[in-house]
This record gives sequence, C-alpha cells and structure tokens, in this order.
Amino acid sequence: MFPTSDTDARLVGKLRDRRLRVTPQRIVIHRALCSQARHMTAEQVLASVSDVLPGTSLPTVYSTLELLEELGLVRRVGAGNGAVVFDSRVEPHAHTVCRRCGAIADLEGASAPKNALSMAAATGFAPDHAQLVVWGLCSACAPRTG
Amino acid sequence: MFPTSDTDARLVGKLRDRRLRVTPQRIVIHRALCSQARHMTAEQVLASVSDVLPGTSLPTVYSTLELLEELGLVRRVGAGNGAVVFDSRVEPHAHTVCRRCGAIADLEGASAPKNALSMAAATGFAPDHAQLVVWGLCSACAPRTG
DNA sequence: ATGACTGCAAACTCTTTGCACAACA
DNA sequence: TGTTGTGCAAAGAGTTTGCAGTCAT
Repeated sequence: MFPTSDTDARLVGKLRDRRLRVTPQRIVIHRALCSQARHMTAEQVLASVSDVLPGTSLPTVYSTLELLEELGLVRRVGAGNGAVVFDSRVEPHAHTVCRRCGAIADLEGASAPKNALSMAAATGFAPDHAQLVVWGLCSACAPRTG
Repeated sequence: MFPTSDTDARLVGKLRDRRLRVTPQRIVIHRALCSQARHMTAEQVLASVSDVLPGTSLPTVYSTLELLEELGLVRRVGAGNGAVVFDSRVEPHAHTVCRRCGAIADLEGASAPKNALSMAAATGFAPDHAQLVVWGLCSACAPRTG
C-alpha cells in the first residue's frame, strides 16, 4: 500500500522508524481519525473503518489506537463522564463537553493548558501533556433546559 | 446521629432541605471524602468507610457519591487513564496525574480553569464546571525514568 | 520464510440495576 | 407507620487478553 497523502506518509515514516509493519488497518484507522470529525470513540472508529475494511475487529482498533498514541499521532481524551474519545489534534488544548448530548468540541483561544505545563514543572512535576475540559450545556442543548 | 463538625452540618442541612434522610452511611462517606487525603476512588472510599461502618456495600458508596455530587459537595474527577476519583474540593481547579504511579495532586496557582469558563461562555456554551489535568511524572517517579 | 499483526472469543474490571429487608422521619 | 435507603447478587458496558491463522517484510 502506498501513502496517498501527507497523513499516510507521516504514519508510514513513524512505523518504518520503529521497524513496525505497515498494515491496511493501521493506515485506515489513522485516516479515519485525521479526516473525520475528530473526537471519535473506539466504536465510531470501528464503524468508520468498517466501511473501507469490513471485518476489522474492535481489539485491533484498540491496539492500533494505543500504538498511534505511542507514536504521538493521537491523544486519548477523557470526557470525565466515563466517555473516552480519541483526537488527532495532539497539542495541548481545551474541550467543551455537553452534559446533555455528550458533544465534544474544541475550545479555541484557551492558553491555559500550555501555561499549566510550566506551572507544573515549577513544582517538580515533569509534565508531558495537559488538557482542559469545560462541562456544561452546548449551544444546542442550553435553550431547552431549566 | 448528631452532626459532630461543620462538615457534617453542611451535609445534614442539604439533606434536610431536600427532605432526604440522614443515614450513617451518608455521614461517614462524606466525612471520608472531606477528612482523608482527597482524590479517593470508590474502592478507597469503601475501605475507609468500612473501618467505621463494616458491612457497607459498594453500590451504596456509588449511590451516595452520586448524591453528594448532586448536592454539590463532591466532584467526580476523571484522570484520563480511566481512573476516576472523587474530590471534596468543588471549585474549578487543576490536577497533576503521574503516568507511572497514578498519584493525583492539586496544582495550585493555575488560574486557567476559571478563565476557561468565561471563554466557553463567549462561544454560546453554558459552562458549569472546568477542570485542568496535567499528565507526566511526579517528583518521586521522574528521577527513575529515562 | 518468518515473525508480527489480526480476528475471534472469552475474561476482566468497574459500575449500575432489581428486589427484599432494615431503618430513618 | 410509611417510605426511603441499604445490602446482596447479578447484569451490563467497555476494554483487554490468549491463541491460531494470516500477511507484511
């Protein structure tokens, strides 16, 4: 399989560096995360991948997501309510999570996460990532609630 | 059972306001969260409570924690790795989470979470809580890793 | 050719649910 | 005394593990 985009090339490069195999599943799962609306659950990744690669299994999705996280191509985001999604935007940033519909969106302009890294470092902690989550009601859900 | 401290009085007051019953389990679980090292898992709460009230069950712990959260006396904190802890400090604040030992600590001085609330509000989102998590290695674990 | 990766099925953990007994108000 | 809350046991969801066959290198 040839890389058909920068996205693929980045993954293939990282896999080759580590002497790991370039499999269709890895390519397709990575594409799904980069091209679709990000913030996908494992189930959503499977559904998206299954269109292209029927027969792909959930354990493979999980193990591939874990691998992609190790390669620094994906981040695991805990929404706090137990829901876990995977995000191909890897730099520290902020999310809003709707308590009613569960929607997860990026919150732009919050410099907080990056600042927090240096604050944490000042306490003797060795930070490698930070994430800010804001809970509440999204603009679609807020009007219909008391 | 009489309130023996401000902590108890606050819980009892909130329960009475809602016409809910004041039970030993609720008192003891609330005390555990307020007096012990905070950031306890449900299992840790049960262990702590069992010393005082043997026979207390895990389902009761969960349902009580859910109630305390509704009453605004406790916050559920998702560490992102799947671990969930409960925190009796309820205002928005930041945590550090050690990837090696799992230790969770407060990160003081990060004004980020509060700022994020107003940023989110500006986008049409109706925020009610924010939480910042910094992952990395704590000062105890950092030295022994490459 | 050979060793890593995938798919299937089952196990595992954590949390929630249903029902009968106990206890708060 | 009448409900509400608790405890027990079992169910449920999501994720992980083990093993045999397949496929990338």
